[in-house]
Amino acid sequence: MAATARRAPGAPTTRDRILAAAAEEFAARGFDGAKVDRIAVRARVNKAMLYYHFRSKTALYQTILLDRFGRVARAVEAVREQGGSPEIQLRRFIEALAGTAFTQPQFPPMWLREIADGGRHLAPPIVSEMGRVVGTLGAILADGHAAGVFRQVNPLVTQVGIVAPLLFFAATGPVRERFKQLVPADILNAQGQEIITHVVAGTLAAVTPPHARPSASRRQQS
Amino acid sequence: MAATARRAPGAPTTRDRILAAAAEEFAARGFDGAKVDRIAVRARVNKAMLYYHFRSKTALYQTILLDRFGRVARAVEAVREQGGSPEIQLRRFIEALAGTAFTQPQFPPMWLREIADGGRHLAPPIVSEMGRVVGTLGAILADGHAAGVFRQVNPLVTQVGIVAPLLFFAATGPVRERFKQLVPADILNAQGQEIITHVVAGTLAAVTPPHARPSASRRQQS
DNA sequence: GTCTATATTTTGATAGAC
DNA sequence: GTCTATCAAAATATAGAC
Repeated sequence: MAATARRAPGAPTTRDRILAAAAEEFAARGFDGAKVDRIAVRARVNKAMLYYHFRSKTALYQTILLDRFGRVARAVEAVREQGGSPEIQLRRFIEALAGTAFTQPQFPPMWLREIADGGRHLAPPIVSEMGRVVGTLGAILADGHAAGVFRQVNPLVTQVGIVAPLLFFAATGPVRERFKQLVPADILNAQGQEIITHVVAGTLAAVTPPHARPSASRRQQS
Repeated sequence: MAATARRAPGAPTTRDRILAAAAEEFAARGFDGAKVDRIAVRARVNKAMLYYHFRSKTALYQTILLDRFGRVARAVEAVREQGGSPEIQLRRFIEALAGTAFTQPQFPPMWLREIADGGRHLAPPIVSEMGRVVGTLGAILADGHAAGVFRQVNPLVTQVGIVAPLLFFAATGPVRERFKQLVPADILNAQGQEIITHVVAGTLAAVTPPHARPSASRRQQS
């Protein structure tokens, strides 16, 4: 044991500090823009320590990606296990995705970058986690179609219609902050809830078959 | 004159070749991932030539960004000049954006990356071009609201709901191609038209006030 | 306008002591 | 597990001839 500084109980381990610092750096700068030196400084360790815990910059990056996509996958699968009508599940699916996007700020930019990169860093286990997300939505849509409440839609198109606005909105937080003086404040102050409402409304409208559109009982005029 | 190779009439200039090569490299790898050497090779010039035409890697990147955002801005402003009802203009706005995204494949990944980067490379003139896009949509929405056919919506939220899915879908082309063996072919074969239809339907539903929802004349049952 | 050769800095990664 | 010192490759940029 000797003179080694002992970690306080409950305090994050060195490995955890590295992971946290790396997530911020990768999210803010992307894989190529992220610098190992900066990650080490942020984590208050030296580079050698970082390479003791992770084989390479790539391995570190993929560890984080896998963790984050795993969380999303678990979040949406929990929605399905919770049951309920297809409409309810679809709504909760969107909310779960939004929840992840807003509570884990590093995730949206990372996802956007991976898309732009053509999946260059997406190792098979990570792709598998993404598949669980799309698969969950596909199952909800299939249920709805079988029950006659959804028309037959392409799950990929629906998925994009849901995920893209949420990621985009969450990721543009910093940009909106940066250019706030150029745009009327009330417009910029759009809250997360507004985009969720928008996506829910848009998605439901796109998957609802014509014969199930809003009924006359809700209409006010001819 | 001497022994200098003369450019064939109509053939792209050296500068143009550099710009084209750089656009591909930046789109595929991002600013930090893009390498000046690779751009030079792709453009069939040497590095010194590249630095003769452009002050720096950053200057080259921003030249391309400004050009691309300028094209989008002109495309959507043309929609507005064309006139028509707010609904028509909104639809054409979406189609114009989609057209740009699909015909200029480098643009969607570049836009996604800039979002993820928090606008680190967005010089004021580029921001100004983006403003023209949002401004155009804002005007269409305001017209519609004044005419009573749209409810009052946050233009930024609507903008995100339109732009994000289109960019995302266009940018995921390569990823979908890459993992085509993991997903049923018919799902992957979603065409651009499907996402446009989805976005149009979703957006119109989100901006349409309750009293103007699909009328009973279109409904088939109680 | 174009090329070769090179300067300079940054960066991912490691050796080896403690 | 942790640190100092350092290597080797890569990458941006430029000098200077033609």
